[in-house]
Amino acid sequence: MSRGRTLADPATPPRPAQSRIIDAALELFAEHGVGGTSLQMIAEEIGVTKAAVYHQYRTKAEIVRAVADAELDRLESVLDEAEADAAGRAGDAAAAAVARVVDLAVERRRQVSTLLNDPVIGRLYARDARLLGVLDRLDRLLVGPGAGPESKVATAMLVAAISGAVMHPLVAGQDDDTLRTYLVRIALRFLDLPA
Amino acid sequence: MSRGRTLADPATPPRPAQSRIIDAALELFAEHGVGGTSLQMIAEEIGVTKAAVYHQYRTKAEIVRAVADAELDRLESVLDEAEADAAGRAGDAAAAAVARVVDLAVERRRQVSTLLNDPVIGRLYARDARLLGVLDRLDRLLVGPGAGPESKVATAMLVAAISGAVMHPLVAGQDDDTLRTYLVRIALRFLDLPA
DNA sequence: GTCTATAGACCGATAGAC
DNA sequence: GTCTATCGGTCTATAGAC
Repeated sequence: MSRGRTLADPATPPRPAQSRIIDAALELFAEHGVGGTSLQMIAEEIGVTKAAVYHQYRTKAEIVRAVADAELDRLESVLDEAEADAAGRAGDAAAAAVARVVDLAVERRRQVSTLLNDPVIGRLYARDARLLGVLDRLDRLLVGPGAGPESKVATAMLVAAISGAVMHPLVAGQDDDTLRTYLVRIALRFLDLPA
Repeated sequence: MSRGRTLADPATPPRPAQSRIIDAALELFAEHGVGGTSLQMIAEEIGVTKAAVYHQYRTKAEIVRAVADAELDRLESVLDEAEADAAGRAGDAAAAAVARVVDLAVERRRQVSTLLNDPVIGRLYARDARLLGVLDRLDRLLVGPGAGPESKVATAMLVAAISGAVMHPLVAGQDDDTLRTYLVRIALRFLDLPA
């Protein structure tokens, strides 16, 4: 068995090129929108040429997919953590989920909201099974076994409220800690949970 | 005094060309984002050539400004109406404002949310005095004299929730009346007001 | 106020050398 | 995996006729 650089080697990430591309793309999508971001801009951001980017992704649409999928991965990880947090204590699952989702949104203020509301990505994911599955899972975490069609709308609104508020001009001046505290408190009140 | 077509003649609007441009642009911005919308698309939407559009607005940036300003006009009018509605009865101002803002958002589902969250427009208006003034006014209408940093976060969440929900796939199937009713109920819960 | 025509830059995407 | 070079097409914006 060879000892050199392999796919499983943790010291050297398997695909630095691809993750550098999606990191740069995410930043630029958030700044200029998907439609306003060119492959040229992405390539320049990471210091290579367009052709090098095309070596990793065959089309711009594939890059958009990869960026959005990576963000979905983050949301799924956060839900995993929330479930682990509240393992066994059913009542705490909702509070843990709220705290984790708020953390994620505040930590990534600049990227999250624009990405979530971009019309290109919106159309791409409106009927995406994985996104709908993650939202369902969040819905069950928040309202427990009583989840139904109405609570799904409320969950969608809460997600929109949190992700939209972190970039809103009204809260532009707030530091992260203060914003986190307010968001969690208001979200819990919205869900009729004890603060 | 001549009796023909004048600027004040209500039968023939003074500048149909400009309003047709911003109407078309608003629709296309909402569908493809600002960066994904070209002057060619706007011109085709209203059945003229690019040059005709450039005769009205010298740059694309001017069109973006005009579209966003027109939307701000709408929000200001709605706040005017809400204040008139609740004149003298201080407690009703918030409920009137919620109802009016929800009406505006539902009536213009397709346009409002994307426009509000577009990164290009966001950066253009993040520090715009008029926008911040309108949002502060909304904040005071909603929470009265107790407005502070936390209520601003709540107001931001409410605006984001309403504008995000009206375009959300989970809500896309709802008819306008049902959506209005549900949004008002949820909004009042956000604000801790009696339904 | 609308048109045709065009300039010059940039777009997404590909070919082929190293 | 990165490069140079290039394709055909679209972009913003302008010039000038009607």
